Amino acid sequence: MARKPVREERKRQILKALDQCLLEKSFQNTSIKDISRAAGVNHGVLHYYFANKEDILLHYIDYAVQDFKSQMQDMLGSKNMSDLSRGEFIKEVFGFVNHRITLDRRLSKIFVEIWEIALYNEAVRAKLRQAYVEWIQTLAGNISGGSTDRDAASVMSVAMVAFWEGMALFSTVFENGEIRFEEVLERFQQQILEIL
Amino acid sequence: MARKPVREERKRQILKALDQCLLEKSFQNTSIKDISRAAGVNHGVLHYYFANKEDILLHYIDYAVQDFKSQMQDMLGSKNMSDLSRGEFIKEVFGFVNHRITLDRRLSKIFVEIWEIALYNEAVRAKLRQAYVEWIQTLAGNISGGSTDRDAASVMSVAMVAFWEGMALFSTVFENGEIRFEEVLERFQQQILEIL
Amino acid sequence: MARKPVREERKRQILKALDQCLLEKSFQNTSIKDISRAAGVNHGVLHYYFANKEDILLHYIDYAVQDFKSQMQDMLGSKNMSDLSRGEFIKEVFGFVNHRITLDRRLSKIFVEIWEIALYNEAVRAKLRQAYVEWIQTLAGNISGGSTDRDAASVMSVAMVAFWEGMALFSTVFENGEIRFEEVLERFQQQILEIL
Amino acid sequence: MARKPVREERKRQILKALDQCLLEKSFQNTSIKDISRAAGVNHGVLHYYFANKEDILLHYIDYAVQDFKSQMQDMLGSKNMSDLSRGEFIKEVFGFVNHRITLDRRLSKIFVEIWEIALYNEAVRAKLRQAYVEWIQTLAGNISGGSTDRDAASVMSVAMVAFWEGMALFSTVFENGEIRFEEVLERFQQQILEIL
DNA sequence: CATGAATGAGTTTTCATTCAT
DNA sequence: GATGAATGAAAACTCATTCAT
Repeated sequence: MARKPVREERKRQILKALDQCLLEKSFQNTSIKDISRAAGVNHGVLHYYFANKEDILLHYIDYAVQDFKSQMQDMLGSKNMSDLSRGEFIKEVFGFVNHRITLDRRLSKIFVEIWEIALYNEAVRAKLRQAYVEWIQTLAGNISGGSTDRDAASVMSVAMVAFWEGMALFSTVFENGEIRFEEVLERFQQQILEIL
Repeated sequence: MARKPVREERKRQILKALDQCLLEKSFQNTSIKDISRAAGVNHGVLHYYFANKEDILLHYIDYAVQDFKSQMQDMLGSKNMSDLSRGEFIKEVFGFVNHRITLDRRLSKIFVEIWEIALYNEAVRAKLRQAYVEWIQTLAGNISGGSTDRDAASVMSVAMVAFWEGMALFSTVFENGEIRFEEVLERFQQQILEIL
Repeated sequence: MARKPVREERKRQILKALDQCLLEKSFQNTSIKDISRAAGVNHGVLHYYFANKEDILLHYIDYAVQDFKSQMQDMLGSKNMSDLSRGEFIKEVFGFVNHRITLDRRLSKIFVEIWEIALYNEAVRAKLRQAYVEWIQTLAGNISGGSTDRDAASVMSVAMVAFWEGMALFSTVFENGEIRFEEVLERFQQQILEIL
Repeated sequence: MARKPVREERKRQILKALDQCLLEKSFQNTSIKDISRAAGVNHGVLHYYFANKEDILLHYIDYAVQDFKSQMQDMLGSKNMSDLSRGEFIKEVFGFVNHRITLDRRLSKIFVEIWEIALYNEAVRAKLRQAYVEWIQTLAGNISGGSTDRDAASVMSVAMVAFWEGMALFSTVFENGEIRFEEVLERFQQQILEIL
């Protein structure tokens, strides 16, 4: 069960290189050679490990989504979390999403890029759909409880994720001075807390 | 003596053709020849009327934004609006945005496309920023009044537009069955109305 | 015999415009629209007065050569010239050629441009050949006399023109500091005078 | 293990192909496809080995200048040269330049082409300047000695090269019958020898 | 496995020229 | 005569992909 570390390692190296590249250019404008240069490998290698450019993208999305999920798991699973009251727990979640996700311009950029590709690419769209469904359900599971029934929690979660995505969108275009991100996020958070 | 509009007419024709094309392919993947084919003109014409491909895009964004604004103006300016109570007025605005904007997949698609281009193109980013600032301010102007002070209205407007954008994003990826768009929008609307 | 002044005037205006353009770009890189812009006329006009782009060039060469000849005639025909001794006369010619022709970077540039076109264009080559034959013969006629027989004068003239052309070539590439143009021309001049 | 030269070999092959092409068309009129056709390679190859068309030209100039220099070195370095008296040495140099350089129409053509490009291209101009400075200095070094001081030799060299270039220019336009090249070169040579 | 040479389809852009008004 | 809209051929360049070594 030696899990061919070389193979997986190389792939990861390439996906990380693409991640780097996306900070500068769109996926379309990023050439295979750009990625290989960033990865420090010969461009032929990319064709050896991946079927074609789209295949790289598809694996990259898995990688990015997985990264996102891990971060989320780490946060949700952190020891002290279990000791919190529901209100405090939700505050923690908000705090994390607000600052580590929504306002992380780098992450937002990459997700907008993926959203756009999904517009015209069914395979990408499927992956994105799956990721958001999971994210919304996880959230619903975490906020429901007590008075909040499952159905309301679900609707709520969709709204929350939509709002966060919208704010993430804004973060890629506006400077901090133009939109008072913190305030808006704060206000929204309070509102949600009151509802729950 | 009325032969002046040729130029403007042709430009419009080309921008409309691009609009068509964007339903099928990303701007990048839409070639000048694709656009010219859709417009039913020789490809040289596109270079006659526009400096280059980016210039077409920039004009297209103006066109799309203008179209959006016009729709909004029409709605806000409609006679019966002035007779409505504030609550009813806001309901009208919501209804319009929800169904004519947020859930208009075609429109959402185009805006996601523009958002993505803005990620790596300062000129496009500037146009987008400007459009959203105006849209947010218009909204703030319309919802403030009575107990709601200007500042709160501004924060509120940002949140609303962010939410709508997020929902628009979802509309490009999810089918109606997967996300209960109507319900979420409805719920959000009620919440806003309570706050105001 | 009203010599259609409009027609000739327009043509001249266009040729002057080309002259202007050649300071910035090669003939090849100068588009018909560039010329028309410089001439302040619609580009269609150029096709009305000239058969095609090459035709403009051919007429331009005549114009440039004619201009050169006129300058030369003016100089040679100037009153006081006839009163000079042969040595002084030749000095005058040298002075004129040195400063008004050879070291006139603008003129040199245009002639190098024409020389190059002549390389691959028989019609242009013919015009250039004709112009230089005339220029050499005129020179030979002016320096022969006394001890110098016609044959030697002819050989001499070729050498002189070749030298001047070479220096003109240099003037388009070197700055004054790099090559002591004045000194070289002076030295050559003395040598010629001694021979004659 | 000796497979390195592929790259250099290909580049040389391409530069030779350009050399061929320049006999028929100007550099501007020579398309990348023309060159690749002449080289017997796919046009993509040219973009693989050179950054762009100008890059090909710049390398071509180096190649042409180097070729010229090698010929000169070979001639100057030929064994028997060292045994010659200064007068005979200079005669040899003249003979070589006259027939192998100045009257080599192919070479002249190419240099006129380069001169013209230099008119509007600073990078090319720089290369040309450098080549001529070296050529003039080499010449000055070779003709100075004895009574001729360095300064006079320098001025002389400029004059000689200018003359040769002028004659080369003529060789591209005139047929042998029209200009008695041999005689003119001969006459000039004698004159120079007398001066030195 | 790795390398880099090679391919060729496809893209944007330029521009002389034509022609209807 | 003058205008500017339109055409279409041709150019430089990019790049994913293939493949021999």
